[in-house]
Amino acid sequence: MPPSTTILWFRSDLRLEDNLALGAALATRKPILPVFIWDTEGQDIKSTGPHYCWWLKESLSILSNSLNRYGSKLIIRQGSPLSTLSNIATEYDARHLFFNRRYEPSEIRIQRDITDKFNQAGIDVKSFNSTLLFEPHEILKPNGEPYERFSSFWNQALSKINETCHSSVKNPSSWTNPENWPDSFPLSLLHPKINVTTSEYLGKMWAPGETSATRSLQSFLQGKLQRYEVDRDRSDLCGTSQLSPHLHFGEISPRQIINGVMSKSPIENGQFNMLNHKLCTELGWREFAYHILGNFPQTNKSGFNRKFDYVPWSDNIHSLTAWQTGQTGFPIIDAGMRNLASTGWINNRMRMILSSFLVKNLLIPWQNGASWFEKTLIDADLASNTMGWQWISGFGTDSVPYFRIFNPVIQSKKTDPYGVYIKRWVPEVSKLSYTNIHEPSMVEDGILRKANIRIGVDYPLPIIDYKVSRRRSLDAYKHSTELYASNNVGS
DNA sequence: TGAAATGTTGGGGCG
DNA sequence: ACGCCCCAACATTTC
Repeated sequence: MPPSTTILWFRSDLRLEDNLALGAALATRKPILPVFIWDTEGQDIKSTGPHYCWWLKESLSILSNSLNRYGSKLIIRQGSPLSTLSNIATEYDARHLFFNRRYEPSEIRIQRDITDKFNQAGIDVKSFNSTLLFEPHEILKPNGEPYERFSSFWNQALSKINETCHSSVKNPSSWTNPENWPDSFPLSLLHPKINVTTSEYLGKMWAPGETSATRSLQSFLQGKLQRYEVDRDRSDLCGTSQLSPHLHFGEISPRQIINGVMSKSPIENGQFNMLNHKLCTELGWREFAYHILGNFPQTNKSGFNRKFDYVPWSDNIHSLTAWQTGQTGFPIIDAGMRNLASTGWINNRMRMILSSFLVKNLLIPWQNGASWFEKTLIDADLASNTMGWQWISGFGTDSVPYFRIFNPVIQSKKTDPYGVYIKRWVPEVSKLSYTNIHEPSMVEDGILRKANIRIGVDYPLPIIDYKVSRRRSLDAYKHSTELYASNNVGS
């Protein structure tokens, strides 16, 4: 009779270090079956794009290699998690199922179903938090309600951060393996979506995997961390950590990042306390996004703030297409959209500029932009992506006022003062000087001729008049506020 | 984690 | 010398 086993279900936690579910699985001293399931019915698969799939495949193969070093294996399956795990549990006499929790509404349902079914079958199910500093229900106002403002949320969270950040589980030392292994899908035979050939940029730009994530963190801490606060808004300098894809796949935990930042000298970094460093604040926004999604799951679709439900949105499909393909005639917008399409990643500043342009200037609903980002971003967390779009469009809990509209030309000059970033992604205008490159349509004919650019032929005319679109947006939003107010009198 | 419009101030040119 | 106008430069308000 073969010994009973412990199933370790890997999800968006593709790492061995600081992985609480793994630690607990090892502690059972039973043979461990590490499983990853390509959920063919899940939200994750439906809404994600080729960049995401490329990274996932790389990361799975790296995780698989790491497990091999312990004589273990990553069992890869596709199908529904419930039936897949049930089958393995029955066949291999599993007594425990351990995993790290996820917080998307669809994943919560899946977790609940699995836990119920397994408990009924007398199998011990334990889940852990290895993805967040604080789970959505952990940070609440004194009256027990969730926070709706970032600053008060994060202040409260920071006061408890020592409790959550002290424990970092080290790499496993001993490992028990089964005598026989369940079948595993070779990655190359998995769902076709994961095996499509994608952009040439991905392999050059990214190195997925836990080791690479840790290395990226270390080199960021030694280099760009100090200038992060100023350089993170510069698209030409790559001043950000670029850790978001690693975080998204759980190759590194926020705990590890916070601990890394805390290990640096506050004085050298111009801080009194490294927790005030902007990088920590950005992790705070990630936490806040999960806090809001967890406590108000419906905001994923409809927005928290309903004041702008009456905005008369544009249904101009051409402007949406122009935005998606980087053909708007605004170089910084086109550069960002093309960069996103090619590499699956752009910095936060570019995300704000691009989304403000879509929602405020093109007057297209934020959901359209959010689903495009979800498909193209390599790092798209449902929570953070939704929060970003709601923040910029005014639908969020703690978002910008409706009249705050980014001017793409001014933003362009700030984020890319020398036009380096634009030249890289919009070669059509690369012969323009850094003073002219931000707004080609305003450049004198003679200069355009010398630079070999026929506006409207070689590079598109701006698809909207910025000033007009700004006015239109202000009127539309204001109109909606008034309608909302009059519809809600006395209710 | 805006930008534009409007208001105020102060220095210099000029009659 | 003086007041007036012009207009940067900066500050405040408004969207």
